[in-house]
Amino acid sequence: MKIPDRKKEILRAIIDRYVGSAEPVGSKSLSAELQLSPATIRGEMSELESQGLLEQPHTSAGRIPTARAYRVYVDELMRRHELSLEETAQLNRALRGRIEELDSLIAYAGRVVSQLTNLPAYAAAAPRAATISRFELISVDARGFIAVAMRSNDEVVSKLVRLPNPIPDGLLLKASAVLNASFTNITDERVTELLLNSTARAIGDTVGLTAILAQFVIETLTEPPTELTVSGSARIFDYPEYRDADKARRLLEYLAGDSSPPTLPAPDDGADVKITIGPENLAEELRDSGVVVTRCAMGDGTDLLVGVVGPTRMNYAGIVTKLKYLTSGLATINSEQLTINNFGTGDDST
Amino acid sequence: MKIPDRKKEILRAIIDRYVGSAEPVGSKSLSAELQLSPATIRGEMSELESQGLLEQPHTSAGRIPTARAYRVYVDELMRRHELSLEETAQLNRALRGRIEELDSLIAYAGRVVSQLTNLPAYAAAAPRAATISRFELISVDARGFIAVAMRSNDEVVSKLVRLPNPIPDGLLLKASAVLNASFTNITDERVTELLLNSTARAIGDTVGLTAILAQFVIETLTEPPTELTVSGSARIFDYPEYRDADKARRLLEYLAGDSSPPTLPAPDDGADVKITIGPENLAEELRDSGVVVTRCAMGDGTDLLVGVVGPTRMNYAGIVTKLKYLTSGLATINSEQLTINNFGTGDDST
DNA sequence: TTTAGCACTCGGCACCCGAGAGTGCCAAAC
DNA sequence: GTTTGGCACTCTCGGGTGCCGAGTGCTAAA
Repeated sequence: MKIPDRKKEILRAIIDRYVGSAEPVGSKSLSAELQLSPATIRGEMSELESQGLLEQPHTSAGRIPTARAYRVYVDELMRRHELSLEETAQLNRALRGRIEELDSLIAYAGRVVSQLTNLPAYAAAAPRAATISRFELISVDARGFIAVAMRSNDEVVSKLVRLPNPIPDGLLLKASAVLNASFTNITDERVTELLLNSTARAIGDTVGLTAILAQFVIETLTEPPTELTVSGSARIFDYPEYRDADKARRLLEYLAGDSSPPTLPAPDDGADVKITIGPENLAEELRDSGVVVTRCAMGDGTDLLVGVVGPTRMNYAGIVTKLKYLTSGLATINSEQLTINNFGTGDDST
Repeated sequence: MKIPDRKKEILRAIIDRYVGSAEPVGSKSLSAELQLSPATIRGEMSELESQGLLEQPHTSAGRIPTARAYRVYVDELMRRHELSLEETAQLNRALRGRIEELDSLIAYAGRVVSQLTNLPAYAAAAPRAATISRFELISVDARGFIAVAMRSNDEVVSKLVRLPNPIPDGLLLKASAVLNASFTNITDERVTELLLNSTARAIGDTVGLTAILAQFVIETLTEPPTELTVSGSARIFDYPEYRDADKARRLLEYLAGDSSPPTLPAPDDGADVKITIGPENLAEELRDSGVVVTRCAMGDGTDLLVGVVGPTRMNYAGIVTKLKYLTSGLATINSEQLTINNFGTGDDST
């Protein structure tokens, strides 16, 4: 669809105004800004309406943009948004805040973004494929030992194991040798029944050690379902479109994920920002909301996803800018941290 | 305050009814149930009102109970609530669900309780005082090692550490010996500057190992701030008192803890259920809500807190019964699990 | 002491009406 | 041909009015 320049200007003006006010915008209020008489603008508006880009809540109200209009806006009309000095300062302050480990970084990024955009935000670590690079079994007492595994991404996982029967002398040592020989640097698909059986034989297992170690290996290799944190969901109350308790409820329930974890959009590999508007969203509950989400590579091979959810009329330009600034800052800080002080990045104690 | 029996009956009837309907109850609607004429009931009501137990939203509306009335109700009038067959079945089903580790158990308990009571629920592990019973330092490469500590409650904490400079031969061995000698079985208050200095000397630290190990010890001893999970907060929309978007917002924001973590009531040691009603709540945000919370001893010395938040007119009797049933069930299951299969209780990998 | 009756009060709801904002269309102006 | 001013029309929103019903307080009778 080719849209003449003047129509574009008008559409952009309507969207910019509606994003701020959430109220239908009429022709008269635009005439000053666009240097056109209301009548002219009305004419263009009614054409935009027949193209499905504007709609009227009722006769004799102004026009509001449709979801399609936002799509056009995001793809073609959006002006690059400049961060104000204050906003940059706020972002820098947030970035300088201590970031200690991945878990809390996820939640932290979500909180910062939510606060910055005044919208509900979600953050998650994208799944990562790790292998185990090192095993260690530490004897604790006759029946107990600590299993420690170091992941290829430098995370450490450990677990206390107690068996019903005493562990024969030397078994732990042998098991640890076999684990390091057979189970390091492989992905989880390669941990097969066959491998497990041969391991059991190699160890000479008489106390049921193999089954437990196998579980440990598999748990360690298969990342726990990507944890998702949602921050600031109460901020939707700032937007009149969620004044209706039912609408607010539906979105909040969805984000809280009490029944089923919410499936939120994520940028395709490569794309750095993904915007889905209204009906473009897969989830029924997001069909009248907009989502902006970005992906940010962390040093250790993990990707961080951060996004916001809000009314379709949200300030896409501003949000995109803020998200980009934040993720680029995070990436920088993260790489610095990796270089200068590695202590803490492998932490898994919380 | 001594209340005659008939007044008690009337108060109870009013509360029971109001809990269900959330609408002011009038004298006429009670006359059948209480075998008294409306006029009589009116007389009693007006006395209850002057005692501060009832109030009228406006002249010519029925009466509603005050927060004080709920206090009286909970302390003296509440009848033991019987769980329906269906409810017991639901609870048993929930309890039989797999409970794998403490972290997820906390969230799980919250979800179950929220679903069962149809109210927002919160769950947390009560702080525990642990000491470290065992240290192990595992060399990884020239500059890196894994620090492993086992807590007195059988949890294992581990961390990968990388130093800027290579670690001299034998230093790890020595450090581990000193740690085991000086830092096991002591509480965090006893980790003093003095102790740290003498440790540094004992190890002969030339690569800044001591500072990092000290940090590790302190982190391990001082439990991370008790994690709090809130489930089903969107359920407050089921209650007309939170229809007002502002009220809902205030409570939701508080529970989400985006600004500051919510301080929620917890039973005193010993008491198994604590109920705080309206103004009894310390938090400003809960002043027009009620909270019922219970404490449940887990096998490993930890306590689990589970509670619900709702309108002051909530069904205290039913909720108390459900909470008690659930916690007793949890305690049982937990102890079984500890006896039969210890694998996983020491997990700290998530 | 309880009950029936009665007058009174007040919130909620339906209804109406006028003001205001915005549109669509048409004819005149550029 | 495009733009503009004018005008009639439509529709929402807010305030005002009047009725209805629920519930009370009081009083006098049982």
